[in-house]
Amino acid sequence: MMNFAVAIFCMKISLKSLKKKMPQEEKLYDLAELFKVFGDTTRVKIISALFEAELCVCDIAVLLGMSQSAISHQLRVLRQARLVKHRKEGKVVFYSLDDEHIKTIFNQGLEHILEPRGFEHAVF
Amino acid sequence: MMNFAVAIFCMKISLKSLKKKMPQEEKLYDLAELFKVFGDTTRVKIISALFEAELCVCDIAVLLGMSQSAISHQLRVLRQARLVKHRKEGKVVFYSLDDEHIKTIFNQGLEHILEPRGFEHAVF
DNA sequence: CTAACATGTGAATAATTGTTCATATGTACA
DNA sequence: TGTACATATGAACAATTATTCACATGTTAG
Repeated sequence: MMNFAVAIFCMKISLKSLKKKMPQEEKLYDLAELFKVFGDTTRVKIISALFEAELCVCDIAVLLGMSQSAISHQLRVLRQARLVKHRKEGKVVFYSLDDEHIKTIFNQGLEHILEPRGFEHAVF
Repeated sequence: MMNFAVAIFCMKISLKSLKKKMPQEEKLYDLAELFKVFGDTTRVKIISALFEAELCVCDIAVLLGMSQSAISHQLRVLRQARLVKHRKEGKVVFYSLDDEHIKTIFNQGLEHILEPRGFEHAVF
């Protein structure tokens, strides 16, 4: 009975210290917000296209076979998350990737999905 | 007039070759699905906790102050995306991170949000 | 100035996603 | 075998998010 109580006590302590080690709540929230931006097929396609070249809105729209409006809305999301930067040339706005983290995140993600599955994940 | 037509012709060609360079549509879809999994505060918190230690469902629930059911649902999502693996010990199920990509993705994401903002992003 | 074009954006709708509640499954132990 | 506990899951509801449509803004060329 005493051991049980002690165990509970210790668990509480260790969960508390674990919580301290974790990044602040706010940072984790921002991190989720960042990944949410990566978590949409249209935006992933845009990012993937910008890996290869700087592109204007209308080219991206043609490339993905989507409306200019839809692309523009998504580019705003990407801009706000600082995943892309833009450069205006006359009436045309060119977009490109903002920094190296994006490439790393994207490539690590690709590696993860291309990784062969272990037995514990097999469906049979 | 001719130059214009040639320019259009070239643009079509280059967009076409750009499309060829991009990963297959299906891979980009899977990639977005993967990032979607990272794109939720609860799941990010779970991942962050598992960075530090292997944990059982009830510990995670206590740690995050959420219901066992909510955590279990989210762990299933993480399992299906192969972000976590699990190990059963009696009636307790312990979860831990599955591979290194996850740590890299998580850390690159953190670096991105902690990065100081350039002028072009200033609000002013 | 006006017409034509590229892009941005608010509002509405459609689609997706997270949490809760109730309950099921499976294990341990008396 | 029955009770207690840990975890999983289906269905419903609530919340969030993407796309479309209509229109606004801003730029270039005539």
